[in-house]
Amino acid sequence: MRAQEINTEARERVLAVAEKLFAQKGYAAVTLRDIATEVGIRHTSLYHHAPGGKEELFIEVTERNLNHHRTGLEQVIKEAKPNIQTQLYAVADWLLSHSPMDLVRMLHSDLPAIAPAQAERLAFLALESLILPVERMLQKASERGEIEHHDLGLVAGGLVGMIESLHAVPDTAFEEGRHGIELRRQTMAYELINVMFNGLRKR
Amino acid sequence: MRAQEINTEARERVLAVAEKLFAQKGYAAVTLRDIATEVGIRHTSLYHHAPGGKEELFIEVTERNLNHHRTGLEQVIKEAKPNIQTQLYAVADWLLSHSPMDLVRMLHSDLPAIAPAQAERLAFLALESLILPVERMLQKASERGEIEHHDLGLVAGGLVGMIESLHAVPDTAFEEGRHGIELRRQTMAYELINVMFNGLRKR
DNA sequence: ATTATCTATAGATCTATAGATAATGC
DNA sequence: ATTATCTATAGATCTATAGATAATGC
Repeated sequence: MRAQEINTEARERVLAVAEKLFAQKGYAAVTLRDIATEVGIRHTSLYHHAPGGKEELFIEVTERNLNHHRTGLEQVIKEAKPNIQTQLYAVADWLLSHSPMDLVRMLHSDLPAIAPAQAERLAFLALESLILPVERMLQKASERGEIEHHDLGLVAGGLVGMIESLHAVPDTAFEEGRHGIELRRQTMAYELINVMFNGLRKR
Repeated sequence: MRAQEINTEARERVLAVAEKLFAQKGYAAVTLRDIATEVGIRHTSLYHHAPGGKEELFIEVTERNLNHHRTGLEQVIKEAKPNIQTQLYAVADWLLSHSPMDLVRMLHSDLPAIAPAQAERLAFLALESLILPVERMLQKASERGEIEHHDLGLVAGGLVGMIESLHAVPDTAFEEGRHGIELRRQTMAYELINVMFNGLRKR
């Protein structure tokens, strides 16, 4: 078995840190030293776990991260009441409890820096993992007669983009510490979902 | 007069390229060489126009970019019919005709890499330039009785985030070339604004 | 004299490789 | 023997400085 295919605890620690840092800061802003320092090892030791170096490490953990989001979103949607508003709340909870998935940065900055074939694959996986689960959820809600007819892929993308943008809300806006921030973002997400659901227009 | 305070054509070309690249890719992903190559000079010549180096250059052009968005948004809002939907279309047109303003990337990746005092200033300027103009527009629409009462700062942030996320729509989704892409994004933005305005809910 | 470029160069940082060391498991 | 780390080191790239060169304007 080659090193690439092994999955040990030590390797898992490396991948977890790399996944978090690349998601938070992007490909160019994270150095192998950053990752190694947070893991608590020398940066040269990373090559034992990821012989392909930085690019391969980025691809592996980004793929992992996207798949994690896909299964996670599908799970929380399935477990929520079959009611579109409740399900949207569940999606918001999931997205806000993880590092922001910045699709704009990924497409304009991260992916152009790696091999084109891999970039294309990750771009496709990103849509499939973040947008499609929400789109299918909306599709079923539409079949249940809960929502109007629209381009649901577009609406799903807009909802996800809107919720993810809450990660940009500065921490200084609240004084309750980390837990309080997440709660506040959740409240904001719920309100935005309500506006999206009921409409901004006065009737 | 110091070099920093001069504003010549040659300097303007440097700033314009730096502004575009930093906005597109972020602080870490753009090297001084990238900027110089696109301008058509050697990278060492950049220090003539920006003696403070990369960090100062980033701060100057990001500030410029944000101010440009503030005045631009205020302008297109003012020139649009005093009708919230028309004004939102104008905001979408403006945002989609410029490089994406990725607030999540800016706050999580770009700003932590520069001096804290400057980072704080740019974070504040970003909200003031991208969100506040839209919030004030919504406020007036609320006074005209066009929209329901909500946290309008939140709604403004949600709308801007939703529209900006359209920059992540992959070019391969359309076959009409660059012009067609922008048209298509505009159509998508208008539809999302309509959904936001009328509500997703079936009545 | 001012402005805008260049070449030459220094020093720091980054990715990557080779090979040694130590601990664990058969 | 396998796994996980380390040290030493190479080479590339990046930011930055010093000083030369050339063109323009007074």
